[in-house]
Amino acid sequence: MACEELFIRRLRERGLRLTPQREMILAVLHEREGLTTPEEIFEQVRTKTRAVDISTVYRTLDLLQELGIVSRIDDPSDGQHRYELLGLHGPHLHLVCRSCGEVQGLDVSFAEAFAQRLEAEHGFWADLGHLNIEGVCRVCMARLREAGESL
Amino acid sequence: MACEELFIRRLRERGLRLTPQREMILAVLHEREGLTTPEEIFEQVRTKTRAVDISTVYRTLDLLQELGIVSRIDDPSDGQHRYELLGLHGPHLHLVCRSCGEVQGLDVSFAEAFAQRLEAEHGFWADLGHLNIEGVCRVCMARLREAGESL
DNA sequence: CTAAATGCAAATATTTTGCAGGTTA
DNA sequence: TAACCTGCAAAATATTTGCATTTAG
Repeated sequence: MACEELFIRRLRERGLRLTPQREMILAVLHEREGLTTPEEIFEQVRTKTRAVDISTVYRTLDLLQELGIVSRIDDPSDGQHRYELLGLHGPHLHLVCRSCGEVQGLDVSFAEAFAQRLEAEHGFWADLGHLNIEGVCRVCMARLREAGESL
Repeated sequence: MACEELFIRRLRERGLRLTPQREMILAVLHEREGLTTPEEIFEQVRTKTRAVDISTVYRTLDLLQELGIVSRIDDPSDGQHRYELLGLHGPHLHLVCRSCGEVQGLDVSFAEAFAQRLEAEHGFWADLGHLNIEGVCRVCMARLREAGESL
């Protein structure tokens, strides 16, 4: 598990420790593979052991984020915080459908040209790995269009 | 105040009412002109009258959003919800500096080409009026670069 | 052995809700 | 006057913190 080795290395660099709790939380993030809330992670870990507290989940997620192992995405529709492992697919931006809630990942390279214009014209360096774009997905778009036409 | 007239019209269309509380909350949004948290609005209104409750602020902001008069922006760094009057400048996207917290407005037209690519290649309609881009602003970028060089 | 990490419980912050009474159109 | 709106207080949610104890290295 390359991801865990990275985790251990980063921990060691800072004199921090690998605990069973941290291991399990990371494992759950692996299993889920997608966006996961702290609460979901907590419940999942709980199915395996009683020996984890929700506060440890929050503390570990903060840590993982600091170490650049996970990324936090704030869902604008329900206001929930979700975390996602960066290791597997690298950073990517998200297309969040306001209608069905689906989140679609997209490689950052897609927005690279746009980011370059932002930097050139506004001096702003955009962190595309945290970019969340709200809108309406293909499926819902079609559905809405149909509904509109049938009026 | 064109904005208030719009508000009244939209209210009437739905059989809703203009109350002093709603008027004051809208007025505060006007004064501020920028991104404002529910708490800030509440405090501001309180300086004028005792007769407003925080729950009314939340209810009114929800309403104003539904009527398309304000837009909610979720600040990713502090997790706070901020509201902003749409009427004055029309929808725009935001560049949020992770370092200093500054928020810079930008006309949606800047991202139009990008949005078109999203739609053409991924069938996703992006709501640019709610787009929040995290990153580092020009000023902080320069500061960070200097700091990096002086190491 | 000792600094770091955890569980627990309590605190904090934010937002929502039920309801009785007041107000707008 | 009738539906709407409000204040109040309490609840629900989400997250953080202090501290005594445990544990990884």
